[in-house]
Amino acid sequence: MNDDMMLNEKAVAGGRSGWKQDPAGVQNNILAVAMTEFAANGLSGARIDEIAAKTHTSKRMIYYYFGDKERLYGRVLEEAYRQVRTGEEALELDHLPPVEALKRLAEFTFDHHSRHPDFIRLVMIENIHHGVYLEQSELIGLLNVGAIQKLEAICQRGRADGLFREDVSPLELHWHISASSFFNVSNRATFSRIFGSTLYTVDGQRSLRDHLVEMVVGLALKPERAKGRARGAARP
Amino acid sequence: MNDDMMLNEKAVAGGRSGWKQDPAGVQNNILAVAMTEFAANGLSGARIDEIAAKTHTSKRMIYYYFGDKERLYGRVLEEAYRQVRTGEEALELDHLPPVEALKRLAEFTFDHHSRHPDFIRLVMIENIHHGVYLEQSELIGLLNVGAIQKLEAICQRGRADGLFREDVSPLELHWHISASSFFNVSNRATFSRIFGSTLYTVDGQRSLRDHLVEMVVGLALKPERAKGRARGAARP
Amino acid sequence: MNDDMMLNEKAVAGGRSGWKQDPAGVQNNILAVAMTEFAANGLSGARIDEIAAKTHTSKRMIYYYFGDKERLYGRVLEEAYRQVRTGEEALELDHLPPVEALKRLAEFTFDHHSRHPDFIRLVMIENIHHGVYLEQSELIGLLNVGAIQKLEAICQRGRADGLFREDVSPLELHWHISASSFFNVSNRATFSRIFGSTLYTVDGQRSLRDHLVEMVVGLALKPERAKGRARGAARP
Amino acid sequence: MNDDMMLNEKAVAGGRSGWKQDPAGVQNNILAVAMTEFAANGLSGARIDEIAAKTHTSKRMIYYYFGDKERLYGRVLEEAYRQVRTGEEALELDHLPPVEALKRLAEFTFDHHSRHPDFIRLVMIENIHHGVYLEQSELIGLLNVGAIQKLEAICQRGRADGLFREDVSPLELHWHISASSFFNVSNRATFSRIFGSTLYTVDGQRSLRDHLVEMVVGLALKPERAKGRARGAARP
DNA sequence: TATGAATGAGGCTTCATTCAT
DNA sequence: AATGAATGAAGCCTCATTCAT
Repeated sequence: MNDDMMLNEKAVAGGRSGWKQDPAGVQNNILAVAMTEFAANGLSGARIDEIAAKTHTSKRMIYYYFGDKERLYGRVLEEAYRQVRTGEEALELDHLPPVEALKRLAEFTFDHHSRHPDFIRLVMIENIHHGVYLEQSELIGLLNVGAIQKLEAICQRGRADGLFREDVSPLELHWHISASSFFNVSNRATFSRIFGSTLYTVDGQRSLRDHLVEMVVGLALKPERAKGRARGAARP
Repeated sequence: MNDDMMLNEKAVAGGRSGWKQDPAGVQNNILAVAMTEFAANGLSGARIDEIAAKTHTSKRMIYYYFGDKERLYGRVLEEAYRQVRTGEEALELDHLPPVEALKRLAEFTFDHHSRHPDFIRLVMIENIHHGVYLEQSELIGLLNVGAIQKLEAICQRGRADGLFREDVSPLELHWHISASSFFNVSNRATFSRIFGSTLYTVDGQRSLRDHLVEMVVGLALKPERAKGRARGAARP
Repeated sequence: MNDDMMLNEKAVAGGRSGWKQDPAGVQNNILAVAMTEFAANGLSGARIDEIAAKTHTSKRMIYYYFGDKERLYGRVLEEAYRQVRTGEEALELDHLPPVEALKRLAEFTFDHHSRHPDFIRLVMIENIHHGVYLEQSELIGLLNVGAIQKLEAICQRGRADGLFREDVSPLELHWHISASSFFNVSNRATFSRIFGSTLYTVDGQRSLRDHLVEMVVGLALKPERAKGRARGAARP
Repeated sequence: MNDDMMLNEKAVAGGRSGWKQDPAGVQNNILAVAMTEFAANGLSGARIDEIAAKTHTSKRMIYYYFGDKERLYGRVLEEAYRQVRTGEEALELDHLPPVEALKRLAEFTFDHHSRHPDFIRLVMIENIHHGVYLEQSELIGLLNVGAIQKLEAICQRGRADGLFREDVSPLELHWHISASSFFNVSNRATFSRIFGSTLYTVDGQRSLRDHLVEMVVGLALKPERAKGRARGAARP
């Protein structure tokens, strides 16, 4: 998918040749395993022993490189944000007209979250912890400065064209897109157990995504521009 | 808010006279304390000793009445659903025209979730656990059968009036309303740390809620009915 | 089988009519259940809660009637000895010639033990506890005075007839008969898991019993009387 | 007696210098202590705290090396079988004529059991548990394949010489020898409390053993060979 | 005579972490 | 850079027993 992923694939799988004397490889291996474990079990639920066992190295190395469990978790959280944000960078929207760009961004976000459930779970876990580990990270602050820039550029163009409302901020649009995209992954277990899994079939997911796009575009556009839009021929 | 809350308040606060030989009181007291602890720390993060210490009874009674930590957590989850679902029942929408009723329901849901952060946290935690404890509960299944009925009634009336689209199901409307209402609470920590807290001010929250209502009504209505609607005079 | 058994059957099964106000019935019921539990799990392995749950009455009554776990165990041990010793009384050997009487007694003992595995298990458990509870019981002392009398009578007659050796005591004969009869039940689990269960089939058991009889008679008889005896036409 | 014993002696007593970083020593020390405790108190009666206290290491190490109480018990059982079976190997019977060899084996077994009361108690305890832990052990299966080979060899020679009966299997002979030898230790407490301890004096034990030998030889031999045999000049 | 509620002590086990080499 | 051995603290849970009615 991207080189981060490849790095982790390699780190998890391990090469035939020796792992010894490869500090970066050992650390990446630990991070990849720890990410899976923390995502699966949470901070208090994850076990250092379990992580170590699934690693190509020993428990001692975890402490050697990361200090303690909480700092390992912090590094995993950073790495997760880094992978996901990196995956977003490839998206190129400048050549599209604002409405199409917005649609494209919303769709991509919905799909991108769907493809990264472990990241979603880590963010859920971090929210359970009131975001204190995220706050301690300088890296995540840096990573996220660019997270909303695409949307700001789209809005700027949309407003310049007289199409977009002035009273709906890029931040709020981002919030609405994120809310649905995140909830779609984060609450799948409880929602589907209570209401069945029709919304989590291929058709159900497409419907949710299309309607999300429709709503977001409807929200961004000025009212007189909105009638009849965003329906029907939305996708080529 | 409702009598469950009052009951728990009493249970937490403790009565004037003897607590002995009051099984229901003891159980409610344990449940109330455990709900706070599980919501704050998760299933593995919560400590039975901590729960017991904040109780008016002893650790031993937790096991006497609830068996073990997981079953206590399961009962807490049930109780949380029960309280929230009970709090929804009071909402009376039948006298309102469909569009107003839908707006009212969306607003209420947004606010209701906002008022029950511990419930939201418990649902987050339960999703981390893949919903296995929710599945084991028969009570939650019963509680949720009515969770979507109000919306179905609204849609039925809206469609009968020729106002609502046929291709947007009540379940999907529920999903969209839930997604925003839930995310608003669940991801407040990470979102505000990354993007600032403007959306979590009073004005920011009102804006999010109003736009949610606008989007949901826009999604529900047929296109020809939608132009210019759901904006402006939405709230008295 | 005998009235003790019938009593216990009744005690375990419980009648349709009320158990209240029947102290003896309640106590017998407790004893019967406790015997099963102690035999199955040992003194430390048995659970008062478990015993109470399988009873027609409550845990409180166990303490009311028996004081504590150890005294209940003591009473169970007594009851077990009483039932088994009572079951032996019916055996009538005086009309048989000494050798036949001895054979009859050995056979009976082998079969009787086989029919009372719970008694065997309780004696095993008591031996694990170095017999301290048995020692505390006055009743068991009384019960066992008659346990060897039949054998003493047989030996007396056998010696008077000039058939039996003088240097093999009735007590030692009893010991040898008991050893095989007891071991047959007590070590069935380990023996059959190690060496297979051929000796625990119907044929295997008959063979063991017949050979036991043969050995015991061979031991009791004077050498010159023994040749060719105890083989072949042993049983009519 | 054998090096296992010596090893354990050393393990129990502790060496002069450092115990740290001696995994095998730590494990043997734990096993030796645990064997004593389990033999004395049974599986549920033994206390991990008590075992740990009598060890040169800590409770934590018990779990480090053995996992939990049941697996420790399983390992103790294996070790007990191993020690006893190892102690039997030294017995050399091939140079003796069959009858003498059989006598020698029976005597040895009687004495060997008598010298290993803890092994007997562990087997009793295991039978109380229906042999489930023995079944889980692969080692014990291996150890016991050779347990009966000496006897089979003797019988083969005895039959080849025309001395031994064909219808008494080596397995059954083993059973009879084991029954008496085992019962002699396992039921000493109850038997001596009920019938006095005359059979557990030095003379009593010799008598039991001699008579056991007599009976077993009598059982193995063909009738026409048996007259007057196995009495009198049996032992030099 | 009877019962459900309550309990203190102690049991087994697990955890993140550090030590010795 | 790396490892298996070791550990103290604390976690969850169970037990026989007693209390209040």
